[in-house]
Amino acid sequence: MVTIKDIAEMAGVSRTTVSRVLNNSGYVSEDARKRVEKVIEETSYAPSEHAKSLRTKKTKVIGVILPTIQTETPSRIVTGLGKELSENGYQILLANTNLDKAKELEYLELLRLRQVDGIVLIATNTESELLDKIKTLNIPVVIVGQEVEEDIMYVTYDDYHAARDLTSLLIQRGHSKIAFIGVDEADRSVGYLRKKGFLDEMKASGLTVEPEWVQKAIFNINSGHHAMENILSKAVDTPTATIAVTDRLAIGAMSYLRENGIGIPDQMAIAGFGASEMSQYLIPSLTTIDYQNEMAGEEAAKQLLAKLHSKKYQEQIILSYRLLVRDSV
Amino acid sequence: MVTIKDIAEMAGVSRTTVSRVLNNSGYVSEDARKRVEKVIEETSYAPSEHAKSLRTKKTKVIGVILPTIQTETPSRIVTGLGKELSENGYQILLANTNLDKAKELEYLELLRLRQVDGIVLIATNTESELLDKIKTLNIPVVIVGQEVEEDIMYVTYDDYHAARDLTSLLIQRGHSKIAFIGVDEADRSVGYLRKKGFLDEMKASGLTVEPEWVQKAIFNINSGHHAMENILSKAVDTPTATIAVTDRLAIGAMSYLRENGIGIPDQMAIAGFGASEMSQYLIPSLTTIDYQNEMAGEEAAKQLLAKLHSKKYQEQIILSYRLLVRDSV
DNA sequence: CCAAAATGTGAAATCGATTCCATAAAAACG
DNA sequence: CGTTTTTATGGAATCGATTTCACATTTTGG
Repeated sequence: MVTIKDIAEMAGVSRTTVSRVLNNSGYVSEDARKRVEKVIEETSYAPSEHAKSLRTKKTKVIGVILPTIQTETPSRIVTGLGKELSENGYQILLANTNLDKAKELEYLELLRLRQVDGIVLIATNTESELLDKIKTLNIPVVIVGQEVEEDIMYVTYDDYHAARDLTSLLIQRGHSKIAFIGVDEADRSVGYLRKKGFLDEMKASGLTVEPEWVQKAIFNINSGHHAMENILSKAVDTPTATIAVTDRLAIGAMSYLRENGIGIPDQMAIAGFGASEMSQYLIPSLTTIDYQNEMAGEEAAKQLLAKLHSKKYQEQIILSYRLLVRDSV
Repeated sequence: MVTIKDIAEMAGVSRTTVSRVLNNSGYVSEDARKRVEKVIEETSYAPSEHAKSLRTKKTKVIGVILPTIQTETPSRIVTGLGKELSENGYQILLANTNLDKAKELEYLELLRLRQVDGIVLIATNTESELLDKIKTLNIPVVIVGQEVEEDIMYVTYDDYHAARDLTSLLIQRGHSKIAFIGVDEADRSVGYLRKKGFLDEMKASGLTVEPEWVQKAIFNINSGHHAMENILSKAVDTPTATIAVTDRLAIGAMSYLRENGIGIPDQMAIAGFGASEMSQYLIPSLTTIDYQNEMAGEEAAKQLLAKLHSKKYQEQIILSYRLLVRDSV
């Protein structure tokens, strides 16, 4: 391997001068600079990142912790992150928890050891153990997808109002009996806020929600299927519309309806969240909320980069959303 | 930051001895070991990866280059990779080309500079420029999804026979006029081999294929939609079945059929490749090929790890597949 | 009991960069 | 012209680990 020492010798200067050329710092004569640059060019030399990191304590690596890479939301966020980061010479060290909550903590520690310059956490919970750990890290962290207390950076979505809007749409379309397929409320954004938006909007419109209409599912298609089955078998008063907190849950619900010959949207309207790619190709196409996840990734990257370069940038970002009204309602 | 020097001082030994404890190497007395371990425990010290890498030339990082993170195949591969690698203490440095072929070369170089221990390339082409670059790297590289010349490691799928089997299934079901939605043949696995399997099986069964039945698409749902439109509008003799080289293309084709009131599978049978999660929830459920991408990722990781530890492991792997026969044929 | 082998330890070199500091030559200034 | 200031350069320390080597002590074996 060719090192800075070799370059220095070949160009007839000291390592210091080579370093100056490399980093564009300090004084260096036009003559010396040219000789060094020529040698660098000829040898296709590139400085060792490790030696650099050891000395400067900067790695140009951002750690990304995500629950799974196999659903669209995190994938889109990572795409957005990747774009913004790579433009600025940063790379992504990936840590996939496979939905194992304990691993979030573990990976935070691992990334600290790797001395990443910053961390993006695509979070599924906001437990205090996690937040405490983040604060002790001494590394800039951005949380994506959850709103947290003031002194941690985050970028999230306006889940509450999205849910209210979606509910409001269904009410406008004449529905008064609306079911809800949610997830565990430990996931504040998806579990708690979307449910709260739904309930508040129902209440605001003077509508009641039967307990059997509200189902708790987990994040997969089958769970949506099962939830819809529960709704229809347990409810005394059958609802005419259902909101599912993710498109995948909505898809599961739709498959149950289809299997049982229940017409969508005539006998049961349905709506989801997330604007999955498939949602527009379903029959009928699915009404859903588009959260612009890629932009969330880009914003998170910008927050982190600003922090790393001691520049100002909004540290708490709540992104807006678009309501995609389609044939399922 | 607490360093090895601090630990040495606190435990009353030299840095050398601490290093010995850390790496379980050389002679170290029970007494000294205990003291060092105690101090390490108390300080929650962890050695700097950069200092280590600088000295040992090992980073415990594997670079992964992929065309996109937003489709299921690469996501599953990365999941498989991640599992196997993290179990062995390796981490993933992600490089997303966003389907920009030039970036594959660029990232190979970047990962070399980062001194990753190995590289996994989820490839969409096998051009000689790429292969040449790989050979000059002096880093173990595994290519996933493409078969390449002998002296490069790869793990891929038996695309050719999968395509023949799928074609054979349609022929058995009584179809003799079968259309094909493919992609550019520069992608040898998806573009060339799947097409060749289809054509060979047709020929072997004495069936002819009209030129209009064979469409070339790109990797997105709309392109499948458009290809099906082409097939039906241009063909003089209308086919009764269509094979699409990805599930997404099949989904696009199905949406066109649906829009035009063409029954599936009665008027047009359809089949895809890849066993996307959605494929089983489509109406009708889609017949497809399951490639077990996660396992491919795991195998690639095993190949790489074996190479890194100078152990023997099969360097060219062609994984089998399962034919999922469902309602769309 | 003495030589050889095994065990235990630390000083110092090393990896490949950056950066502090000293020094010298050239340019600017009064 | 003598004194600052600016420009240019390199020596050496440093970052935090591993590893080579030398040396001392203990154990083993004939």
